Amino acid sequence: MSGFRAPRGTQDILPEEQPLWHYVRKKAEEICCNYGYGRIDTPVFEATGLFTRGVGQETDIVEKEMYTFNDRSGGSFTLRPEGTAPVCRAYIEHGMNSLPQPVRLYYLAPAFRYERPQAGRMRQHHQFGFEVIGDGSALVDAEVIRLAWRFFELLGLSRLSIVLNSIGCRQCRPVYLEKLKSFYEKNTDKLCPDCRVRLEKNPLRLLDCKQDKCQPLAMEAPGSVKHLCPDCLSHFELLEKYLAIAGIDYQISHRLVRGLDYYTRTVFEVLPEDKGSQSTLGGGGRYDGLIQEIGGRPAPAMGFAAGIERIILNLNRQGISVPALPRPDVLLAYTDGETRDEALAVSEGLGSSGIGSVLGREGSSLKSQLRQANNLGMKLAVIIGSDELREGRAVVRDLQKGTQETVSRKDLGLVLTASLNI
RNA sequence: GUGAGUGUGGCCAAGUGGUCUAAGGCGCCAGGUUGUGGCCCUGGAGAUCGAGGGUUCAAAUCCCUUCACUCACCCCA
Repeated sequence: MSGFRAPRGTQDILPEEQPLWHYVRKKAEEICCNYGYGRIDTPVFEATGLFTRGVGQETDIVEKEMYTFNDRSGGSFTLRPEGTAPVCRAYIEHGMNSLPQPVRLYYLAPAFRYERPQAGRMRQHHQFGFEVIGDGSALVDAEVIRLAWRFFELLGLSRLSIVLNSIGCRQCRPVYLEKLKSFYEKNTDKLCPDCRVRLEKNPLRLLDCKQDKCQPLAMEAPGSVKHLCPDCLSHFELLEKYLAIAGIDYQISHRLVRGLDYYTRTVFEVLPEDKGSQSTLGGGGRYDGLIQEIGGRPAPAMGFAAGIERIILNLNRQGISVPALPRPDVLLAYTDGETRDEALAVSEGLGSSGIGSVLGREGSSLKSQLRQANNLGMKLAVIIGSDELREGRAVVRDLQKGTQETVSRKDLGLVLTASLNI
C-alpha cells in the first residue's frame, strides 16, 4: 500500500457504486421537478461568518467541526458544513425575495464536518436538500414533510417513520426553556455528567440524551408542544391537519430537538426501522429567523436535508436493486496493424450511429481480446481480420449464444442494432 | 475529544519465535499449434507481513511507540 490515501472520513466512489448514486440523484431531481423546485448549486466554500452567524455559535458544528482556512487574501472561509445557510445567502444575494413567493430550491452537494468517522458518518458526505423560502404557512411545513416522505417512498425504502415536534418561537421558547430547566434542576442528582453541562449550555439537548439514567427523566420532562404560544400552537395544529389530509403518518416526540440553532416551530426527522447509531436518514424544520440573521429582509422558511450515504446504506440493507448504467455491448477485435486501423474507423462509425464499442487491447491475440470481451460482459464481439478487411466484411459473434455470422461491413450498424434491440 | 477492536499481494485469507527470501482461493495476464471468449489444465506478474524502534543467535509471529481502518460515545445527514 503506497503513501497516499483518501483523507480520513472521505471516500472514493468507484464505478461499481455509481449506479446507486445515480439512482438516488435521479429520483431526487425527478421528484423535485414534480413539486416545482429549482436546482441550486452554491460554492463548496463560503465566508466563515455565514455559518457562525447562521448555524449558531453554540452548535457543535461551529464549535468544533468546521473546515476553516484563510486564503491568500487573508479572508476566512469554511467548507460548507450544511446546505441551508448557503442557499439562504444565495436567496438574499440574488434578490429572490422579489420573485413570486415562496421560492422553492433544492440541492445535491457535498458537506464537510471534522468528526470521527463511523458507520453512516463521514467527514465529507453528500446531502440532498430542499428549502421553501418566503412563506410561513403550515401548508409549506406539510409540503416539505410530504416531499421528504414521498422521496423515500420513490426510492423504494420501506419501514421508515417520521418523528415530529414543535420547539416554538422566540416568544414561547424562552418560557418553555425555563420550565424545562426548573424541572431538571430539581433532579440534577439523577443526571449523567454530560447532562449537567447541557443544563447550563443547551437545555433542549437534555431531552435526547441516550444515557440510561437520563431516560426516565427525559420521558417525564415537560414537552414543548404543551407550552407553545397561541400562534405556534395553531401553526402546529394546522400542520397536523394537513398531514392527515395528505395521508402521512408520524409520531410526535417532545424529545426531538435538532442541533442547529436556527430552527423555529416545526422540526422533524425521518428514521429507519432498525435505528442504530447515526441512523437518521434526514431531518429538517422551519427556520423563520435565519434569513434576517444573515442580513436579508425577514423571510420565513422551511427545509429538509438527507444524507445520501445513509440512504445508500439503507437501500443496501433493504436489498433494493437499482438499474445498471448504460455501457457498450460491443468489443471490436482485430488481428494486426491494418485491421486495427479499420477497427478504429469502424468504432467511430458505430459511435456516430449511437452504438457504443470498445477496442480490443493493442498487442493482444484474438483469443485474448475475446477473453477481454467476455470479462467486460460484452454481448457481442465484432472481429475484423485480414480476410474480412480484404472482403469488406466483419464477423459478428454473439458471446451469449456462442454463434457468429459474417456480414458486410456496410451493414454492420444495422446488424448490431438488430442484435442489440436498440 | 473519549473508548474498544483490527491491520499479511487488488480482494479474501493460512501462518502465533527458526522448515516463511510467506500457503491457498478470487481476480488479473499469458499459453494449451493453424485468426475465436466463457469450463478445464499449465504458467506468470504481484507482499520490504501498516510504519518505526526494541528483545533474541533467529520475529509476520514477543515488547514499546506510532499511523491507519472499523465500531461505539459525543453530535449529526
